[in-house]
Amino acid sequence: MKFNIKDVARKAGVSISTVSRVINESKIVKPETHERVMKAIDELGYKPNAIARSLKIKNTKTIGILIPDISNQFYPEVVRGIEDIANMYEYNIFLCNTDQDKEKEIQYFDVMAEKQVDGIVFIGNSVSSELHHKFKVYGIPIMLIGTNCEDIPSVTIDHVGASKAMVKYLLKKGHDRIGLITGKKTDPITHDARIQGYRLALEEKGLPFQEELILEGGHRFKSGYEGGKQFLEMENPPSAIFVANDEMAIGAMRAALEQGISIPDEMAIVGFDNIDMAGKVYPALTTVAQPMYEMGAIGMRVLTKILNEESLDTHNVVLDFSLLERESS
Amino acid sequence: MKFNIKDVARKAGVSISTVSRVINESKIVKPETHERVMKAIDELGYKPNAIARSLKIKNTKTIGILIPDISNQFYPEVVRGIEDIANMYEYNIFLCNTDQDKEKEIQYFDVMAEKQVDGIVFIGNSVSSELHHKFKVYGIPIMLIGTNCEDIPSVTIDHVGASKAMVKYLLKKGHDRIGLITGKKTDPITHDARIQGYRLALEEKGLPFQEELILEGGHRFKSGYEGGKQFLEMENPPSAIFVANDEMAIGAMRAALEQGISIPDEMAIVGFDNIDMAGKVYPALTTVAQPMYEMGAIGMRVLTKILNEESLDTHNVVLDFSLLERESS
DNA sequence: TTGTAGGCGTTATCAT
DNA sequence: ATGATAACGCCTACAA
Repeated sequence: MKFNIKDVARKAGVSISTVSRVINESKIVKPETHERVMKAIDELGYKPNAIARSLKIKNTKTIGILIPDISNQFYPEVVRGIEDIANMYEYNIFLCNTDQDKEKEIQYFDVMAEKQVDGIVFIGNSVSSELHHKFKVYGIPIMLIGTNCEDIPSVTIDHVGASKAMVKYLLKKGHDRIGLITGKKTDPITHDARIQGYRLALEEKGLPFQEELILEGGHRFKSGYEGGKQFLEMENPPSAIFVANDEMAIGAMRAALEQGISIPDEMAIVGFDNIDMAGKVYPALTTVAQPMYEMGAIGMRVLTKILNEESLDTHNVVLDFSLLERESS
Repeated sequence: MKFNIKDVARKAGVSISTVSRVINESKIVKPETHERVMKAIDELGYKPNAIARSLKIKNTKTIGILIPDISNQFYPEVVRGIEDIANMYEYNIFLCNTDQDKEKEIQYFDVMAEKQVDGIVFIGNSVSSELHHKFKVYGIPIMLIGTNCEDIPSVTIDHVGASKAMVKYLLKKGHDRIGLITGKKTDPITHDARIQGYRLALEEKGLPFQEELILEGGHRFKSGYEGGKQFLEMENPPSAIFVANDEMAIGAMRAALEQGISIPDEMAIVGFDNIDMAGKVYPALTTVAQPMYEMGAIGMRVLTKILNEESLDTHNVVLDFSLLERESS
């Protein structure tokens, strides 16, 4: 049922080298021999064994993606971007869900290395020092998406700037008491960067930074819902809430809606990311759009350049974010 | 920088077979030799080459997933299910987005075959005859998720039954004029099966089937929105709309909400699938839950059994759906 | 318990 | 233009 190059050679009455040549489209094979070989290939239904090939030529046309959780709304879009470009360059992708767990990250990295992937795309909010060490010690090209880390190539957006822009927008809308629901405090992006941007915008306007207006959330709907409720229960609630990601923002929206509070008239709520859902809820969510598909696509594109040893303009590309004003503010 | 088994052998002063034995945990190696070898492995930072290994032992501990589109809300959850189980059995997964395009399906299938995957999980609403032919001709184990096709192992739900159950539920709620927005008419699941279930429920109650209450949608938000609008504009609109999937249902909800129609009081809207978003929109969507994670997980589990040549109870497992009554009905 | 050697299916170098 | 043949890095009889 399964044939190899030898079988084809025998059937076509040529040597395996010749078969190899026609498979790899070397020009130096006589048209009629070429035809004979092709015929044998068809008749046998022969498919070259990519594993054997990889062993010999030392690349696998395969890249590994380390991602926190594909079932988290944010990531499928970037994976799609990666896959589209990868496919264009004839790479296949190994998908690995790390759950942001250091152990799993390391473990998957090792497996990917053993499976001889040509490159790795790492997505996550920070790279642990142990992982960073592995990155350096193995020669395998890495691309970071969503974070940066010293000298490793990356594609990101300016998170502090984006956060600041959103708060400035809210300020301009006349809100001067703005609540902020952050991500977990261990997260440099959805916690640190959001707060920093928030603080910067306030400072620029000469407004005080008030601890009571900052709530730590998780990253999921439920914690947004709870954060929203908590704000609503304050004696002097903010007139606008900036939530560190869309999923939580939608949770916060529900908290308001359930209490019959109208959005945006009585309370403005804005998010971050622009996940697919953000534009589909009612009222549609005002948010900062991260170009997720592009981050994946461009990240992969840069990686192919590295793999081909083409020269790069920058190793760290920073993409533009955009502020999407919709109905919730 | 990169060492092989030979380097380790030399460093440890043993033969490569011995090194191989310690890597593969054969019991028959003397503890002190074992230790010497381990030390050499550590010092060199040696990692076995899985490609070479695969070539020899003829399996790759790798499976391919052919899926329509990872950025479509329905799929990430099932992929996660697959990956979790795959990981448990030490398989890695190749992710391939087919966009339900026959060409791409074939093309990816070929690549997966060449890369010697141990098995394939196919997700999609139908398998083309050409693909089916390939499935049969190559010896590689296939698992279908979401459809079935003759003798190929599969995991599905009873779509007709589920559709019927939903319509019966609506009927019992007192709706006797129920609109239906289907998927594309080429789709056996979101079109044919939904209609059939709908028809069955009506028949059971002795109600007439009215063409004007059936609208063909795409699968996306926008077509749900348009379908919803179309129903709303009828002189005698239905009092409930059953939409073939959640994303479209949420679109239909928006159409109603925009016109100030209250859900469910003036119009009930229900969906199908129970994507993540369904429970988070406001009002939360009543829907038929497909156990997406389980479909992936169980599908992968069955596949591992096939790969291990364990005996199977059934090749075609049918999972239970459940009717989730929330706020939109 | 350990070592030798052949082979997995290719590609690539060297002859012819 | 084509054919032998030696790798690629590993596993596994079989031998010692």
